[in-house]
Amino acid sequence: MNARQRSQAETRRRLLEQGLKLFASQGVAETRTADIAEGAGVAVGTLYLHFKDKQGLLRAVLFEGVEQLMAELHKLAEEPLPDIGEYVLRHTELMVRFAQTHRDMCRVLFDPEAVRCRISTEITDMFVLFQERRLCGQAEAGLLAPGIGPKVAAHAVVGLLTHTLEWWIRHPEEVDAGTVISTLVNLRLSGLYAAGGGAA
Amino acid sequence: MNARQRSQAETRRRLLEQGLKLFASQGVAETRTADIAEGAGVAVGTLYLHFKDKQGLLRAVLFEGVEQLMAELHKLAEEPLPDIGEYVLRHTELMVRFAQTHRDMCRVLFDPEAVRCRISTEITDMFVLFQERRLCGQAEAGLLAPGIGPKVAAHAVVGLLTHTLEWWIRHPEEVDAGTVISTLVNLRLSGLYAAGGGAA
Amino acid sequence: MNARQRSQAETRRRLLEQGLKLFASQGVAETRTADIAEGAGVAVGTLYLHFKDKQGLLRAVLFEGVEQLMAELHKLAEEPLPDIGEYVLRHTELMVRFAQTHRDMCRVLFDPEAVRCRISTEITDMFVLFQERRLCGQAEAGLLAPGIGPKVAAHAVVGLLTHTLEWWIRHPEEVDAGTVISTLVNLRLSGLYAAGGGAA
Amino acid sequence: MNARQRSQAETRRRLLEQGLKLFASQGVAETRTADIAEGAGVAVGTLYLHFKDKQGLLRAVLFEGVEQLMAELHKLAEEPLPDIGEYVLRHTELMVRFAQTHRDMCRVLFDPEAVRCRISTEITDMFVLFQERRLCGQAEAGLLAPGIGPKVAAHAVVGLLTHTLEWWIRHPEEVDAGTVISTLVNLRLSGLYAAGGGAA
DNA sequence: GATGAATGAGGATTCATTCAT
DNA sequence: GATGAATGAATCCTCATTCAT
Repeated sequence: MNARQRSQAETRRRLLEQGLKLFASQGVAETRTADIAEGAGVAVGTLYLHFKDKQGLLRAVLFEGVEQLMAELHKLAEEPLPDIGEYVLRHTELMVRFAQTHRDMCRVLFDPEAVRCRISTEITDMFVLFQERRLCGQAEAGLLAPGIGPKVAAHAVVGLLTHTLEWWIRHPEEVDAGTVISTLVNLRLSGLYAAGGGAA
Repeated sequence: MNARQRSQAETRRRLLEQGLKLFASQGVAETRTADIAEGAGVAVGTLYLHFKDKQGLLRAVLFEGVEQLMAELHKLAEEPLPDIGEYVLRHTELMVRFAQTHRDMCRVLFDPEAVRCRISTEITDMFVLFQERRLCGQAEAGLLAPGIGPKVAAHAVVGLLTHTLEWWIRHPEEVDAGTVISTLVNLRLSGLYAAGGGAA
Repeated sequence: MNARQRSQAETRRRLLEQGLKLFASQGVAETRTADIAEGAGVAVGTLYLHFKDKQGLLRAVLFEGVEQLMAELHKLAEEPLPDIGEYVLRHTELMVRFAQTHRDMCRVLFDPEAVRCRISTEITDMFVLFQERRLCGQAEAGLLAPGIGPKVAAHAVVGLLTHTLEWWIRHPEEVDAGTVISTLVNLRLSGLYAAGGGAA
Repeated sequence: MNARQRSQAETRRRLLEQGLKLFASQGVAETRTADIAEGAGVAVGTLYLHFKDKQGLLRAVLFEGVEQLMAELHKLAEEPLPDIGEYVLRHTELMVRFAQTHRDMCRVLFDPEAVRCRISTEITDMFVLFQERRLCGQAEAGLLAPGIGPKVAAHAVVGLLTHTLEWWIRHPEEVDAGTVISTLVNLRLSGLYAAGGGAA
């Protein structure tokens, strides 16, 4: 029993692993379920024993991958921090480091197929919801600048992070992680411009 | 001759119009070329006299639609403005108003199929390039805050705009245009937080 | 135009012809759409231009084949005949001759696949309805024997005809057409037994 | 040992029971072997310890069900009866009552899948053979009406019974058992029409 | 005996594009 | 110029059956 279960879990793991690898390297639509199964050393049918269908595998690859990131985000949110600046820094670092160490995952997350079947959206919506909650809290505490709507801001923050990271993982040679982080942190904290906001 | 040319231009216009309408309402992948042709009152073959292929039609729909926006952006860029704040405000307004009045176009721009065949990317890259040029100029003029990399910032700005607008055109009831604009402008100019950047 | 339409009709005819031939010889489920198309000298896609799907072709093969029989049945029904015996004779002959000259059609009609997708039932139901109408008329005219329910009788008559013919077209050597006809006619008119009904 | 055998027989019984239930309610082709096993409270593999394959289970369900009917038919055949009419009445009643009390069994008997793998045919052929023997005997005794071929008649009788019952078990509300019986009996004994056979 | 994870062949269908009329 | 019938490659998924445990 236990041996059987262990072997089953191992099979599942290998399918997820191959799925991630092939989805990232060839694109989701271009990856055949048969190739994933072959790469995992099992028959096609086995894939369908572990996942409802190709999309089910894609979901599992992404959700189980992002799970860890979400856990860290929640941990960070509960940590007592001296100020907002510190939090924004840590949050941005977390996202950038994750993208850096999970490049395949990010490629798959932004794959047109993941977009098409709304999985990308579901995941970015998780980030948005997360931001929105925090920003609403800050709004109530009077910490947000006047003119900032928390809902819009949540989308804007997620957009600036994801769009930048999507570009950066495809062109990592263009700029180093430090610049990415400092630019995003500064933008979030004090905008792009010198002299405290919208200089002449 | 002239009449023939006029009728031809009219046919092309009807194909673009139907393409936009159907692409936006059903999605690009779900729209059959035959349906577009039928909606435009011509045979399928005729569509291929005006456009290389389905993707060609999609490109035309998007590029010709965005052309006007790009023209306005360039005009704005050349206008003498009192300060950066004024520019950012006008720029953001331009984008938001465009999304508001061209909802179908935006839907198509963010359609998975447009993503898949890199047309979305091409267009957002135009926005990025545009931002990048301006930000590099500002960087040289010492106007950017320390820690801001112009390249990264360009992507971040485009990401925050597009991601927010993509959400907003699908959920226009959630927040009004004024809030969208003021949030995005403030974020770009001075970040999200009160008290001049990254308060306690 | 006209030539185009003629060629299209010809294509459709060849598909129906091949469909009937292959369905009858190999069975419906065992026949590949690709084989039908090939046999008709066209590409697979062309089959789907003329018929919704494989089942659509099967329906067309059967319904268009049975159409002629139904027409003859209706003609017979409107003909003035001296007595019921004459009608039953002519009706039975019609069915038996049809089975004899359209053996392929009958094979397909009783194919498990035609059963599965209810096409067989639809067609036998046409026969049943036809019988039912006639028998109800005869019932009102007091022509039916006491104890005969027209609805039940309609099903019984169709059952005895179809089941017998289904067997006979598969084993034509077992008995000649004359015996089939005389047996079925006598059964319908006066039952199986000598001496006017249920002798000792 | 005895206990083990009993438990094994019990398992087999539960598999047959579930098979009948699911085959009848969802159709044979739509029923998964895994569901039957689950319903019987055993693993899939166990099903294959009791039956060669799915078709083997289907055969067992049908043959074991029809066994009792066949036994009763044989008993009836050996009973001394005053006349043919009495026999036809008793025979028809037997069939109708069986259909009435074994509706599930009949549904499965006429299931396309049972048709496809010739099990239906095998069983109706048993009925036909049974009829044929009796009718041949009656033919030799000069009891059949002139023009009646015993072989054809056997098929006709089975056809009229099965087709009528197949319809009736699906539409039991349309007509009561008495009408079904009297119609079938009268048809077999003296045809459908009043005035002793083929009136004007 | 019982289990249940693994197997893997097999085929209908779509739809952008073409080119003879 | 316009037409629209014909093309045909390409792939996901099912599920009865097995056999190592």
